[in-house]
Amino acid sequence: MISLELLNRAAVWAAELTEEERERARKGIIEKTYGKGVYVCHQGDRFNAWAGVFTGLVKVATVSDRGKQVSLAGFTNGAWFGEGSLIKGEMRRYDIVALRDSRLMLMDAGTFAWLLDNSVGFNRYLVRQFNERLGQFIGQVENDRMLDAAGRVARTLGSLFNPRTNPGVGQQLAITQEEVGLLSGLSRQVTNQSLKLLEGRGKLTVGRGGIAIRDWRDLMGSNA
DNA sequence: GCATTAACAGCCG
DNA sequence: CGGCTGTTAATGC
Repeated sequence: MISLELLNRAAVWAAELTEEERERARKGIIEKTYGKGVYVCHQGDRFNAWAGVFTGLVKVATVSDRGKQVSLAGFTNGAWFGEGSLIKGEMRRYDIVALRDSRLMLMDAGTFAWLLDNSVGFNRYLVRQFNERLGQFIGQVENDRMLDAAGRVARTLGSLFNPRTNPGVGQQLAITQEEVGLLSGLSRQVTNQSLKLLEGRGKLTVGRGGIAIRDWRDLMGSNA
């Protein structure tokens, strides 16, 4: 169980719930800290929780058939994820790894199901979330087929800095260039070159172990 | 051409 | 020292 104050800070959707629903939600959530590099859950686990990032950065990843690391998505401050497996009652299809020290909120499956059945506000939030994700998914396909390396890196960062899916993200994020590469589907070297290029265009600033952006929409290209 | 892997030196905490 | 970064060389589609 977490405090009402923490719930309000960690979950934008809390504001859309009734007082009773909020109370129910906070009782069904625990806070857990994960160190850098620690697995939150492994592929094939029955991880019975809906998760929110309070602070930190986690990625959804898997290993290709030839043993290569592939990162699929990153989540940072304010992002809630994992409803897919929860709704379908499936085992986790991917690994979830903390890329740096992260404080997560874990809502148990029973509470999630209750909110889904009883809270209009909660459902509104989920629909918006699905809609946003679908847009990003379609953008990813375009990403793979049409964009050059710098475009892909820009898109990847645009998604990471998207305040609609990561409401607590700021203008700066602690992430290594190697991880940006893994998320972009590019090697570290090309990622480095692309970041320099984007920096030259004034779209972002690269620092050691972190990247600062000016406007996430600017990174997403035409359809944000 | 453009991206990948390998390798290495420099830098910073 | 160990992890991250910036660069270059060799190789591949």
